[in-house]
Amino acid sequence: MRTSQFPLFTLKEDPADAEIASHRLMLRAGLIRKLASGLYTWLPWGLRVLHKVEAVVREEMNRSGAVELLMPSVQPAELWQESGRWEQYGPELLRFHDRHGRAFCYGPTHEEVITDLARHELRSYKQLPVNFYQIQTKFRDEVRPRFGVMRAREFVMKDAYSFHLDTDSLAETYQRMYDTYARIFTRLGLDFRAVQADTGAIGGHASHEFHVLADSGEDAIAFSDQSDYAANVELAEALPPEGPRPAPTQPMETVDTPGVHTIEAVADFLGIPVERCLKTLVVRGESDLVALVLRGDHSLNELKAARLPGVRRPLELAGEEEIRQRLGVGVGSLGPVGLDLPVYVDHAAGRVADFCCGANVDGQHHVGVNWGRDLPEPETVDLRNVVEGDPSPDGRGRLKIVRGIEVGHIFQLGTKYSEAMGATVLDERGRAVTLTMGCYGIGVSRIVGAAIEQHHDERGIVWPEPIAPFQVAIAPIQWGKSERVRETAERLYRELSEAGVEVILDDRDLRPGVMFADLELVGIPHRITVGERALKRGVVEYQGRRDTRATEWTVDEVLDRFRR
RNA sequence: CGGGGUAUGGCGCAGUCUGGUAGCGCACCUGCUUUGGGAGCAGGGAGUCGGGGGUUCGAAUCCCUCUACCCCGACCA
Repeated sequence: MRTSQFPLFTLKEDPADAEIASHRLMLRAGLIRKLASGLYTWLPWGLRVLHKVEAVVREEMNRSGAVELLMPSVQPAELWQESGRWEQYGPELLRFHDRHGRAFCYGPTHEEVITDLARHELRSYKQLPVNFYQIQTKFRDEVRPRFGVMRAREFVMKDAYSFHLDTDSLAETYQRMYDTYARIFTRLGLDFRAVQADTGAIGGHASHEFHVLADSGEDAIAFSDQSDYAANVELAEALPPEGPRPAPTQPMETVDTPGVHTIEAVADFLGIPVERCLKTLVVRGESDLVALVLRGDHSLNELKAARLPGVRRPLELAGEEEIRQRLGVGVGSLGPVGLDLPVYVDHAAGRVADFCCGANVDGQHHVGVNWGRDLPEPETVDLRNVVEGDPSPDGRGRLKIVRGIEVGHIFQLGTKYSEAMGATVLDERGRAVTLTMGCYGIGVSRIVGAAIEQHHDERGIVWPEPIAPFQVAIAPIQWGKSERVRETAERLYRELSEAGVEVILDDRDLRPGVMFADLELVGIPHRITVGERALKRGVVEYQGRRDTRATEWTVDEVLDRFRR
């Protein structure tokens, strides 16, 4: 390709509304353009990258034995009503009607459609196991699309669905998908980690997420420094602290804390460390409100809280008004002492002695409070998010916490959809058996953003070679003036192209600085500069994207090097 | 959905408080000169100030209203 024919839409200045590196660079390098919130056009250079990611995914899926098909993105409401998700899914599901008034949705995922296919086409255990996949556009009406292609409303996903006679067969395919995903992300040149995950709205049993490690990631993942334990923080268990609780040393007293509400403010005001202040959160329960008590420096894990008996799912924090009406006190002065609500106490909070907490009277706190003396000994539960340094739940090592971008997620679904939709096959004895399912997703378009998050510098993108839009850029200097430059550049272009190298020739006749800046911004891994200065000595210059200076090679050396 | 913010040539912004009929940088077009790290000079095109309503002799500027977008929190590939 030539830049004159395959135009580069680069931007000299940063777009105002792009916050993170990948979003900024994708706009500046001319990979994408925004059409509306969460909707992006893939420009030619961006599409090349997207296609490369797809190609790797497709190759590895095929290698794993999965079979590609393509389902419609528009789906009839009936299927979703059958699975029960028409009601469950919420406003993220984009719903609409056709001209006949029939209800449809734009597919955010395809369990219903594939299960419908399976119940029609799969008749016998002899057809199992089978794993169908597609690479296709999804739409999820995200509350808050952001970070460009990382959380777009319309995005490209690879989704796969496997069907089995039993859970052993599912476990086998699940493991194969796990290994396949690891191969895919390795081949894409990404630093990633597989972690145990929550099954969320999709439902099912075992589940792993694959995260590309990046500080800008929206997820926190916890892993042990001494074992292979790794889990999404929302799932990681916080073990009860070791050792007994210290003995009380202070009497309980009540102090005035006028206008002091937040835990930090209370700790600061009373001169007590945050870890010795307990905070009381109030959530909605099935009948009454429910109180959750945590150490001041810990944060509530909403998934864990929502699993507690009597707590409403999904978790909803009670409103300020609601609390005042029920308890006669504002949220800033709540505490477990004499609290007239069901109370759950976090393990760590149950091990604090001489603590401070709200007095359930506006503007007052208790200090020197002790469990078992000033209030009943609590039965503690796991309520909080783990923090760095917590013991690993598998008992080996301590947890470290890093941020990740979720690019893949695999689930052992079980029979959630096949049962609701009546998808069965006959087994050896002619009995109808409900299909057991697995599903496996990869955020193909998100990978492009994630790769940039991990691979960029102050000059622009630094593509991992397997997904670079082009491998080699030829940068001729004085293209319009020097016949020798043109001839050499053309020869390199021709011979490299014939050798199957993806090469872009910059024939825009630009000043060198502009050309170099563009080629670095778009992140081409290898650049060959052709200029009179070097040609006089019979050489051209090679510079890798990460190199700080060029080395001189003859044209033949260049050709040898890239022809392999 | 709650909180905060923005909306002015293609992009990035100033002008808004203190109404007087729109400006800067980049990009773009033409010409000349230049050509190894985002060139210089000269000339030029392009906006009616997010939409609607109002106040006023006069509105980008004041008031009302709607919309879009961005950022921070709960969901997900």
